Amino acid sequence: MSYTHRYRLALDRILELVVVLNDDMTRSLASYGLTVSRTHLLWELRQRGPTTQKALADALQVSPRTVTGLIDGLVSSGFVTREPHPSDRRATHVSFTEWGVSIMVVLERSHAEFAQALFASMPDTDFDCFVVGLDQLLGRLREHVAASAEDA
Amino acid sequence: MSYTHRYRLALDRILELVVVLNDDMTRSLASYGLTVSRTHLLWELRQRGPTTQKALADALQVSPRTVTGLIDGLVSSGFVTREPHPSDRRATHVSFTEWGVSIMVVLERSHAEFAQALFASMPDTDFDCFVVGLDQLLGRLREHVAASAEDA
DNA sequence: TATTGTTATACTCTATAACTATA
DNA sequence: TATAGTTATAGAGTATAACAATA
Repeated sequence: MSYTHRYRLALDRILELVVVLNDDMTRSLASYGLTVSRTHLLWELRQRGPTTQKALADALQVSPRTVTGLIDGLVSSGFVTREPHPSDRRATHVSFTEWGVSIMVVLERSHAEFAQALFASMPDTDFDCFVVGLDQLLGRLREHVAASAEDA
Repeated sequence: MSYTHRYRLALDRILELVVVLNDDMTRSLASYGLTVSRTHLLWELRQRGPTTQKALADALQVSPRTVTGLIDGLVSSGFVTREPHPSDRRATHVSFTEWGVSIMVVLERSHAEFAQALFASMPDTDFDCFVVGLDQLLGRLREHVAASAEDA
């Protein structure tokens, strides 16, 4: 079998991985009352600490309007709060509730356990080599995205 | 650095791959007037040949109502047609238009070129080893999904 | 009675544009 | 004049439930 053909099969398997991984995350997060998009926002908030909606919109590369919707949902479900920004009265200060922090801790733990479940049974040499390939792949993909962005 | 830690980093990189790949596909398909979901449907239709909406709903693991919406879009944009089913008057026969087929040919070619761009620069031994890891990963992931499904 | 696909309704994510309050 | 966030509006994907036509 030619490498050209094997490249295509490998890409197909990666796309399958994307689908299965996405479904699994969606289902698993739903059990916490979360969606993938809202969890991305929580993740950013976790990295930065309390911040403005504008900063979150930039970080997630999404419109300010979209952040309004995501935060609306997260406030209703009790993960975060909106408070007046201490120094800029136009802006909103978004912070975790105690409940929100406790869920993030659970998610981080379950993330680590998931990684363990996926890789722990893999022989070390296979894992090392897989990571090398993965890094190369991400590099090529970024080049590809950059090249397509130039065309547009 | 512990393997436990390295597993987490590898998972993070895979999740990053998922995001970048999804964005790239979304952007690239948009230039053909397609979305990811509609393209999944076209892909299934390509594998099976003309078929019913029910069959497509089962294949995509999505509700019949969702297929109605996807086909509505694909009919408006001229990729497929709805015709009476030859033997079952309840059902709809979904087929490609000529235009739809011609776009599928272009997409298949661009898919193969994409695979080439991602992998061709990788040394053969790295590629082979990456594929081994990828297969193991998909296997573990499927086990994980099956196990979570049992809980629910 | 069961199946196919639709209408009705609702929720989420996404966007742009117009607007308010503030800087 | 520029910025932060909202309301208004719209399109896409998803779901369930009720219903029509047909099997």
